[in-house]
Amino acid sequence: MRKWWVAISTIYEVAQKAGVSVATASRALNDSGYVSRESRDRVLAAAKALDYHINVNARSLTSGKTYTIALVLPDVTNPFFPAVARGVEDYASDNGYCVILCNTDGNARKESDYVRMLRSRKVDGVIFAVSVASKSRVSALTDDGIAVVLVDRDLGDSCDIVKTDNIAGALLATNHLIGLGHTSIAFISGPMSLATSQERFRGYHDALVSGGVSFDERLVVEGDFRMKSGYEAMRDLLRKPCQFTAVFAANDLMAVGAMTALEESGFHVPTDVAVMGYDDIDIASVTRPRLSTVAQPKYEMGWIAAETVIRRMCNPKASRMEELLQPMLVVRDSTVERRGASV
Amino acid sequence: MRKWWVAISTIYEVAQKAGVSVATASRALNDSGYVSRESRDRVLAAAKALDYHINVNARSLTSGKTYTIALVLPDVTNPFFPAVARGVEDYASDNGYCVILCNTDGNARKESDYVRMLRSRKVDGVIFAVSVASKSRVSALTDDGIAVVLVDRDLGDSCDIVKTDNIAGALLATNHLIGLGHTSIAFISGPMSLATSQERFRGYHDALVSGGVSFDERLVVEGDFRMKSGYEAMRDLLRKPCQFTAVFAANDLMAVGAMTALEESGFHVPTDVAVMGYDDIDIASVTRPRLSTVAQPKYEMGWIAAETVIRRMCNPKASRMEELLQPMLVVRDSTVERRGASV
DNA sequence: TGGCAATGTGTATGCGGTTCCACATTTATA
DNA sequence: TATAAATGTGGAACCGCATACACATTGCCA
Repeated sequence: MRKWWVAISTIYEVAQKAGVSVATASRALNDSGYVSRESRDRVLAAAKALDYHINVNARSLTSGKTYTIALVLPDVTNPFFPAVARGVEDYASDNGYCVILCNTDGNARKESDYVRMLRSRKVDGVIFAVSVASKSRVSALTDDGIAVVLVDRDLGDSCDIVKTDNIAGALLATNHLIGLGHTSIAFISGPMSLATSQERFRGYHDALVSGGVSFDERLVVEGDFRMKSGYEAMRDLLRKPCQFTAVFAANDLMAVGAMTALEESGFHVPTDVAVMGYDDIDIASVTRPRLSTVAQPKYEMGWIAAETVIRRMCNPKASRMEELLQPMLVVRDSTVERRGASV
Repeated sequence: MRKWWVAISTIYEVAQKAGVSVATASRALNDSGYVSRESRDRVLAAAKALDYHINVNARSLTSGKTYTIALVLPDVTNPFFPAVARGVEDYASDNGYCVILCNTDGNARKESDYVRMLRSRKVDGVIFAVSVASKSRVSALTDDGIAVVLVDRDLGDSCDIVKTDNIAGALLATNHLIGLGHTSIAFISGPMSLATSQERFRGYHDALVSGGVSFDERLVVEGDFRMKSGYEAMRDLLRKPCQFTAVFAANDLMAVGAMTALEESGFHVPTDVAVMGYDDIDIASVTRPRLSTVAQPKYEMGWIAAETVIRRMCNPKASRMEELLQPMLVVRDSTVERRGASV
């Protein structure tokens, strides 16, 4: 039902004003099929005069395309995601798509609700930063012919994915620490249920053994990627009898939390203990000391994810695409050569 | 054109499987009008069996509602916005709406492009963090019967708005500094073309005069709300012959930039010069010293903006709504009592 | 000059729903 | 028991657009 208090014009009115049929108007507007120069001009003029804007919902009905993609992530408020979102949005809007934002809080229930909603909205694709293992939700989408690409968080080989090489990143970080002379390196991991976390741990572990540094299980504690958990993880570490001169946190937020805990306990970063983060979020460059970290190309991840999902729509039968981006070591002030005794 | 390789069921198929007409199926599915208990059950069962999901685009065609709102802002990557985006999304999704994200970069051209796009998509409402004076764009939307509410950035009395009291906030900040004994307080403003910036300047200015502190024009320099501009503004300030013991930056990003410049020039924050920010973004609590600032209720702004825009849709003729939230002083480590001589 | 391809245009149909309305049944009321 | 009201149901129109198809008209070539 049209809103009676406003006058939005339809293609019928445009056609009428231009003195042609809707078919011709449609062709002129879409620049498709045969239209005489004269007709086209008159339709375009009429459209402009009436301030005509197509109703894309109506178009979607016939075309089957909505030119909409969804970005489903745990929380935009997590400083890792805005850049990803921006990358997605930039590529999408450049290509005529718009993006729907969905925050799941890593909550399976919310994820399911969004999946249902996105199916009803007939979005063309979804970029999914899954937080819980949710193959069934992904396949609900793909079964409807919706293109899905995962960002950052892997989920087996079920669908396209763009991520950075977490193992390589953790290797980079750990080797940096080893290169600095550290031989007791603690690790604050993310939730071990996430492939991302497992891979970073793997990189940490492998760097240790290949660097001839012994791995001490007591030196790894699990966090949840939030600042507070980094803080608490460090308090745990400090309470243990074992010693370390460096700590590698699986993300920057936890690294900052760890730095705070260290400071509160009277330790000096980086001389007493070096700390290394992961992600290179904005915060990393303004802490004191400035945080050494490994940068993920966040914007590019989003951008490429959007590119991938759009490519997938055009070619549903293509083989699985996997884009593995390379992380980059960013050395700042929170990591220096080992000096003092272990703490 | 249906995608031939997938089987998405329609209400016709549901009706057929349930052995009723589409009209009845529709009523059963929407719980509207008269439907016998038996029919309803059979329709619901058929829907479930077929994994039926309504096509909301088709529904929009008749109902004229898309249950979609757009959030148009300069850049999600600006740490101020993710929280408001989250607020918007939370309220919206709780009420059955989904939100489209648009980044304009404060670029009039992009704004116009998005406005056109949103008109074509027939969104029900848009939440607009305008960056350039763009009354014409706003009225293009409202003329189409689209509800518009401004967040943060004002634009005269053209439409609904939710913002925080910038004058009050700047008063809070400046009075805090004055209360600490500072009598030469520099000000790094935002772009003076924005009402937001003007208001914060106004609060700064008014606090000065009412606090019996003389206002020195040379002590205010204009930035662009980015960190780098805060850095450069401070360099400017340092180069001038005038002296100051405190600086109030119109947002946290610029405050951090200013702190960096100060530090580089050998000044100690807060003892040599106190620095005060605005916004209370995440970064503010992890700088060293931790930044004193005035907090805006960002999440609430988004949440209330969504509430307001939805209310407006239901009641297009209601009188203008203006929601003025109160900012809050957050004192951390970057501001202390004046001690040394002016710099 | 005939015939065929290239152009241009309009009618009608369908996309997937909702809803008005006409038509049955029941049920309640006088 | 006659009648009115409540309850169920389906046919068909319509939302705004795209497009298949039929039907002109024109241009070109043999």
